[in-house]
Amino acid sequence: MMKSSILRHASVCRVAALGARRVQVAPRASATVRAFSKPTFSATASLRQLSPAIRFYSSEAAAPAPTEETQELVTKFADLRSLGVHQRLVSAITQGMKYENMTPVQSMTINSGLSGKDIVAQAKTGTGKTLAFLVPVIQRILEQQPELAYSNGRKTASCDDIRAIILSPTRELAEQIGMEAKKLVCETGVVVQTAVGGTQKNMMLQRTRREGCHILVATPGRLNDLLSDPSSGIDAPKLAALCLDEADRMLDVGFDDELQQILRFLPNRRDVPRQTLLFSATIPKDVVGLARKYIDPQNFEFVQTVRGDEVPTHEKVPQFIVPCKGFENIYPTLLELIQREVARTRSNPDVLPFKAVVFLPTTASVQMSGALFNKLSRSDREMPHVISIHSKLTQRERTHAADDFRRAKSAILFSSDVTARGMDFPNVSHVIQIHSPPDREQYIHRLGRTGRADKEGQGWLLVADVELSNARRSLPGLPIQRNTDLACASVDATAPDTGAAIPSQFEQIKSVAKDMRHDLLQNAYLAYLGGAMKGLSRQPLIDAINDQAIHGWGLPEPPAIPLKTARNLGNVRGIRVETREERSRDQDGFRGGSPGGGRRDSRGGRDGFERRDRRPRDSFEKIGESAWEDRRPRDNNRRRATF
DNA sequence: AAAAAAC
Repeated sequence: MMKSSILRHASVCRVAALGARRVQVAPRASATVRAFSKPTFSATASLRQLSPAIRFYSSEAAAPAPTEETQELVTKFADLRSLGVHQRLVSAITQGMKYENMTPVQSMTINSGLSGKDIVAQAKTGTGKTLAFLVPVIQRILEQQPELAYSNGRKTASCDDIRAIILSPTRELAEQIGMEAKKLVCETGVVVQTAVGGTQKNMMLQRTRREGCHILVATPGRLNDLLSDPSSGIDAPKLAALCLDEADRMLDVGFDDELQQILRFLPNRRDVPRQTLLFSATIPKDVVGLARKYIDPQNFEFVQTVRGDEVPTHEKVPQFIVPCKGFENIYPTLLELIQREVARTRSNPDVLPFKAVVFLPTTASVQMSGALFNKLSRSDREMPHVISIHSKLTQRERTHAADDFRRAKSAILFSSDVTARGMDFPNVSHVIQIHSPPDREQYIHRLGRTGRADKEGQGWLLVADVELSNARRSLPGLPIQRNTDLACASVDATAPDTGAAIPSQFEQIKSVAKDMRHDLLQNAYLAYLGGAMKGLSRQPLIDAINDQAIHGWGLPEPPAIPLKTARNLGNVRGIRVETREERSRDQDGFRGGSPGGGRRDSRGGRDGFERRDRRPRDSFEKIGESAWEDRRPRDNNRRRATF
C-alpha cells in the first residue's frame, strides 16, 4: 500500500517534471487537468484514469523552476495582447480599471479560457474570478465578430443575438458581474444587459430592444421567464459562451429544473459550438456528475488553483469559534465582540476600520437581530451603522442595502446567505457567523467576504455548546481555533439571580428587545423550528430557543406558536400554543406578511423539504468522473475539526 | 417552521 503510493507519487512527479509537454496518452480523451501547484497523491489516480493531455503549472514559492509552459503563462494584463486579446479590451483593464498584474488565478484561468475549451475552475474566494471568465468570453465575441471592437458596432446589436449568458445564484451578484462586464466592454461595441427578478421586466425589455444585447448577465428565474416568452424578443441562436458563476450552487437541486428549462431554449451545442465556463471556490463531489450536462467530458480543462490537500480558505484570515453556553449568550457575545473590535480598530491606522458581515441562519433572525442592533447602534455613538439584507426585502431595499454597505468605511451588515457568495464588499474586516453554517461550502463562501484582494480580515463563528459537535462534524480540515476570550460566552444567564456578575451586554440586549415589535421576536423564534438548525434534535432545540426567549430577550414566557405547528412538532415539552385571541391578533398583525412581501413563487412550495435530496448516482455518466472525484480535496473531509 | 430563485 505504502509502496504503491510512493510509486504513484513518483510517476506524477515525473510527469510534472516533463512539465510543459503535452502527453497524449490515450487518443480517446483530451481533457486537460491543470494543477496550479504541485500535484498530490490523489491526482495520480485521476490522471491515470482520465488519460488526458497533462499539463502542470506550478506557482508556489517552494515549487521547482518554472517549466516552459509556466513561462508562457501571461501574468500581466498588458501582455494579453500577445495572446491576441483585443487592444480595446486590454486597455479597458489596464487604463480604465487600472489593473496591471493578474492574480495567479486570473492568469491560470484567462490563459486557459482563451483556448475556447470548456473550463471548470476552482479558486479561492476574492482572487478575481469574475474577470477571469469575462475576459475570455468577451474576447470570443470580438473574434467572432471583429467589428464589435468598435463603438459603432453597437448599432448592429439586437436583443435576439445574444452571444454569451452569465448566470448567478443571486440578484446582487448578477448586478455586480454586470457592472464589471460593462467596464470591460466600454471601449468596444459589445453590449451588456442584466436581467434579474424583482426589477421591472418591461424597463429591461425596452432597453434591451433599443440597445441590443451581446452579453446577458442574469439570475435563472428571470432568464427563463424571458426566454420562454416569445414576445420578449430575447433570444440566443448564436450563443457562443455560457458561464455559471458559483457553479456548485447553480448545479445544486434548487436550480436544476430552471437550468434544464433554460437549456431547452438555447441552441444545441452540436449545431452551435459553445464554450461553457464553470467557476467556484468550492467544487464538492456531488456536483461533479451534474456538471457533465454542461461541459464536454471529452474536452474540458479543470483549472484547479487549490491544491488537493489544501484548505480552500486564505491562510491570512484567522478563524475563531466561540462556543457559547446557550443561545441566550450569543447576542451578548456578538455585542461584546463588536464593542471590543470597534475599540481595537478605532484610530489604528495599521488595521482596517471595523466593517463586518454578520451571517444568520434565517431571514427572520436577520430581521430581528438587524432591528435589535440597529437600535443599539442608534443610541451608541461608538457603534457603526447597522444595515440588513435578506430576500424578504424589496429589490430596491436590497440593492440600497448592498450599495450602502459597499460604500461604507465602517458598518455592520446583518445578512442571510444572499450575500454569502461572490459579493465584493471592499475592506470587510470581520465575517461573523451566528450558529453552525448550513454546510462546509457555505462557511467558506461566507468567510470569503473578507480577506479579498490580499487584504487582511478575520472570521468568527459563534455557536451554542449544543451545536458544537455538529459544527465539528461539518467543518473538518479548516484552521479554526477555539476562542474563550469573550466573557459573555460562558456565563450562565439562566441561573436564578444570585448577584453574580452578568456582563452588561446581556442587559443591553434585553432592554432593546423589550421595546421591539413582538412579531419580530416571535417570527425569529418560530423560524428556528424549521430546518435551519440542522443537526440539533427537537427537544434540545426547543429548550435552547426557550432559554433564548426568556433569558436572552427577557420575555416572560416563550412566544406562542400556531396550533398546527405545535401538532407537527409532536410530543415535546416547553412550547406554548397560541390562544384564539393571540391567533386573531397575529393574523391582523405581521406574521407571514413581511412588509416587502416574501417570495411567493410557484416553484417554491415545499421546495426546502426536498432540497437535501441529491440526484441518484446512476444518473452520472462514468466517463471522466474519476478525474473529478480524485481531484477534489477529499482529505480535508477525512481530517478532524481543529476545535 | 428552514438561503435562494419569476410573475
